[in-house]
Amino acid sequence: MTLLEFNRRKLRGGGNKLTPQRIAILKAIDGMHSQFTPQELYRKLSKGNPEIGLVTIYRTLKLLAENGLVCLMGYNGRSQSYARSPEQHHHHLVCVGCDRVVDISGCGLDELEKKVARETGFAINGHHLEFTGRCGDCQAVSAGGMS
Amino acid sequence: MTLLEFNRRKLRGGGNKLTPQRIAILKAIDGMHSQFTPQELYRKLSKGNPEIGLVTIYRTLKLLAENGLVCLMGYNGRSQSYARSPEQHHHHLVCVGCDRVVDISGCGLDELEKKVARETGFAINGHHLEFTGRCGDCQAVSAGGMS
DNA sequence: AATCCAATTGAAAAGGATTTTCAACTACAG
DNA sequence: CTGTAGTTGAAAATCCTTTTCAATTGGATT
Repeated sequence: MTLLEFNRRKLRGGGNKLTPQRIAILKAIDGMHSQFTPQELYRKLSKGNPEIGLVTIYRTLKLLAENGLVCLMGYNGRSQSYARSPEQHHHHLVCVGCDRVVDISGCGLDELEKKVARETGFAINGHHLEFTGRCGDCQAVSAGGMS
Repeated sequence: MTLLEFNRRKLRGGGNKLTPQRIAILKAIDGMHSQFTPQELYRKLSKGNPEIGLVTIYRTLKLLAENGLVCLMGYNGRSQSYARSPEQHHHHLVCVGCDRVVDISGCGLDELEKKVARETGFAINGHHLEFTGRCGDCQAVSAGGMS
């Protein structure tokens, strides 16, 4: 899916090429279920694919983010962190135990947004919402005691 | 207010000292109405107070953030940005025109939070919400044409 | 299939931000 | 007033990220 999606966008937009490095990166991201930093992705990719430079990871993530294929989530300690992203407006639910990221669609923020606009005089054009908590698995681990 | 607040916390918690540098930083932050980076604060402080090192700014902001006196807002381009923070749970409304930060109290997110918890099985323990838009002043400027 | 050009790549260097180190200094409790 | 733990600032050390640049390559065009 992701590969196809990329292809489609590539054809539409600028003349981006589908290189082996980019394919490897896209595949790796497809297998990600939590947020990740460029460095983490690099480590993961270096195992099976010694021919990808860290610079390329940075560049590709930037490109993918510009095309909406990944989300720049913010900063994880010192470095940027990204997550896969669906096509539409959505929010994130991040597990503090395992860093897993779950997408939440359909946000009920319209009313709140209107209220805030009315009270502050702002012309609101966007919002960012993120929930944090422990996912089912991590709750189970906590409950069951230590390993 | 802020100074007293700091004093109070200092007495409570760890043995933090109230140095001239910290007082100057607290005063400067009190005068801030938008978010700021450590570097910006440094520049501002360097004018009247040549005796404050950038390192101290970093250290103090970190300390203040740990004590809830400022909020680490995220990253502004390449660097951390902070904002003053009130005592209670709140959210931010950031103006994309002038970077002004307005606090929003009373968030109506409880219901949404419950719904998300129900649907995902997460034990939600927090959230972060931020609106962006143009404040009244910036709307006026845009509407009135260029200067 | 051969050619060509713009996009891409990776290594090294550059650029920044932030933190650490460490000796000198100082707030403040006793 | 004194002692001490906390603080400071300069420089060095770390990291993360971007830029530079020559070499390579995808893929559109012959």
